[in-house]
Amino acid sequence: MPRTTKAEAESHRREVLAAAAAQVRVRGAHGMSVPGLMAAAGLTHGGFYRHFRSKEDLVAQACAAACAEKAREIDRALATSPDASTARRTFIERYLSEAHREHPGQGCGIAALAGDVARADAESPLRASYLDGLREMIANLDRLGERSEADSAALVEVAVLAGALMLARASTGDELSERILAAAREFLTTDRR
Amino acid sequence: MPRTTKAEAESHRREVLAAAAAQVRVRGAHGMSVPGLMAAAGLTHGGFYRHFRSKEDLVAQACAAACAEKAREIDRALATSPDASTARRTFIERYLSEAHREHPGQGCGIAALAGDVARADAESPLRASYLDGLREMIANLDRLGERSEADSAALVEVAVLAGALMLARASTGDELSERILAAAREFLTTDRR
DNA sequence: TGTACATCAGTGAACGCGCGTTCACTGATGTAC
DNA sequence: TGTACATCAGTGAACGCGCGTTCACTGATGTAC
Repeated sequence: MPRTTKAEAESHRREVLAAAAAQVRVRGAHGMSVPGLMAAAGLTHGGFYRHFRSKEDLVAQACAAACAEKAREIDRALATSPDASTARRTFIERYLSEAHREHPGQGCGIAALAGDVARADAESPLRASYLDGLREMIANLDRLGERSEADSAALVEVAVLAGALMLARASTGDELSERILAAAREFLTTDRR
Repeated sequence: MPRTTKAEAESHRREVLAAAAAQVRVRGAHGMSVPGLMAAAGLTHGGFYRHFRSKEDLVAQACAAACAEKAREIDRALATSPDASTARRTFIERYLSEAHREHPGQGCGIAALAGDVARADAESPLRASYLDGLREMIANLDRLGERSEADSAALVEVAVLAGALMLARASTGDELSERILAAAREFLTTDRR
């Protein structure tokens, strides 16, 4: 049944993008495939290029979508907590949880894609998307910590958060994985001032 | 010229492994290719399976080789420094340098391969190699910090080191990259006790 | 030490596979009148 | 509102490509006598 409604086509585009946002975090930029993503939306691969310029283009959009999801979560945490300090603790405990480690597809794009982005071309649209996402995450950590942007504490925090999560994922199945998460949680939630 | 000397064959094996240890860090486990690595040693691809059981096997060995390289560097730093504290500072400053960021092929395997390992099968030999390397790195950080293994400080340190390096690599070309490295350096080299 | 022969490191063609991308085609949608 | 027609979302075959792996083959090396 060719030529669907404009609204249906737009919905298909969103489905493919959502599938890509999950898959790119689980399998990586090279691990997700155009035929696979189209199939996930119930379509055949040929129509892909009506929606995206190229796979590279989709990967960049998927990275942006993944980061945007996370930012919305922080907004929600801030809105539902009595104060920023509580929101911060909740965020950190969720970020460094075994659940987050086990489910990269719904998790932090910064941690999931760091390796792929490090190997991407300097001009890759993925790099630009990722950089935006990283900046947003740092800005959100400053909000949670009630700090100004000039403070470099958020830079260390993001390194601990993403670093501990990535290392915990790489060592899943060994007790070391849980020890890394616990050590990072304790470090970040213990007031050192 | 088929059937070379046993010594030549062994030297070829080492060349391929060395090329793989560099390439796996630069391009990742999927980015490096059997024909490419054999060509790097001046050979054709067909002979690969006289030296390695499979590509997966080579990747695991390459990871182990990359981690062993790094461990030797720490031993050297400890041997040439007047005390552990100086060695620690030297190690951290090198680890979080722009030079290390620019040259993953000679750099830390833990940081370079975290993303690949996180996506590797639970039974993958790469995971086992990586876990050994990670444990060794943590043990070395304990030596540099003159701490016992029961201390969890090294777990936070390794997260900061690898996390900051990975994020700096993913943001290369932007000033944020240098700010992340600088913030992590300052954090790790400022005594907080 | 010399000879006969088995071993095996390295060659290069071939395999099946999945990939990203292109393209002629279909036919309902959307639009101009 | 009704009709004629252009648009274009989606199809599925096809493309060229590089991959990991296999295999029959070559001929110098290594070894048994």
